[in-house]
Amino acid sequence: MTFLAVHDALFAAYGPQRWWPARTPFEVMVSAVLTQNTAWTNVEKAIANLHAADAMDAEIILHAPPPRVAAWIRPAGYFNVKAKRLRNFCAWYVERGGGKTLRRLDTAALRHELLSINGVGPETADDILLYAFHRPIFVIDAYTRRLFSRLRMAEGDESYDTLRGQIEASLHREARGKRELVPLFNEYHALIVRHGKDVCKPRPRCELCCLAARCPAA
DNA sequence: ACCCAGGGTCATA
DNA sequence: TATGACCATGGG
Repeated sequence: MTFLAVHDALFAAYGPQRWWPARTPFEVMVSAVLTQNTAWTNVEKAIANLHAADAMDAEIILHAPPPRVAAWIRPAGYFNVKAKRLRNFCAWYVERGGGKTLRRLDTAALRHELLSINGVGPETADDILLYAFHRPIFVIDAYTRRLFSRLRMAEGDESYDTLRGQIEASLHREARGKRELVPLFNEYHALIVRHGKDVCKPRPRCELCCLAARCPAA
C-alpha cells in the first residue's frame, strides 16, 4: 500500500475538503494558532469575533490590549495563552514586513523563522507553510500518526520531522510527474483529519475498511 | 458527569 | 530525552 493509494482511497470516500477555510492567508495563520488542540467550530466563533471587531489585522492585534484580544478569541479556549501567541506571531509578521516580503523566503528559511516564534510549534508552522504559503510540506498531526501507525506504514513514535521526511520522500517518488505536490499535500492532510473524526470505533485497527460498504462497523 | 478537540511551553528528573 | 502539568471553551 502506497501513501498515494491511501490518499486516493480517502479522496474517493470523502471528496474534496477545500482547506484551509479562511478568507486570506493571514487569516489562515491566525486560525492555525487558534486551532491548537481546539475544535474547529470554536475557532470559527473566535474568527467571527475578530471580523466583527474589524481586527483581522496584524497591526491591530499587535497594538490592542492583550485582555481585549483574549476577549475576542475567548471561544477558542486557552485564550490567555493564545492571546500571547497571536501577539508574538503578529510582532514577527509586522517586523518581517508582512506576507509580501515573507513570500520571497525559501521554505527552509521560512520554516525556521516560524519555529522561532514562541507559541508556534511544528504542526502550526507546517499548517502555515502549506495552507498560507503554499509550500510542499506534509503536515503531521495525531490523526496522521494514528492512521499510518495502524496501517503499519509508520512506527508511530518517530520524531515529527522524521515522519514528515519519510512521508514527503515517499510521496515525491510516488507522485513525481503525475501530481502537483502542493494540492496533493493540501488535500491529504484535510482528508486525514476528516477521516480521523469518524473512523470506525468498534474495529479501529482496520482503519480503511470503514471506507468499504462491507465494513461491519459501517 | 466525562471526554475530546485541526498543540505548545515549561519545569522537572 | 522524556514525561507531566498546565492552559479553557464548547459539543457529544
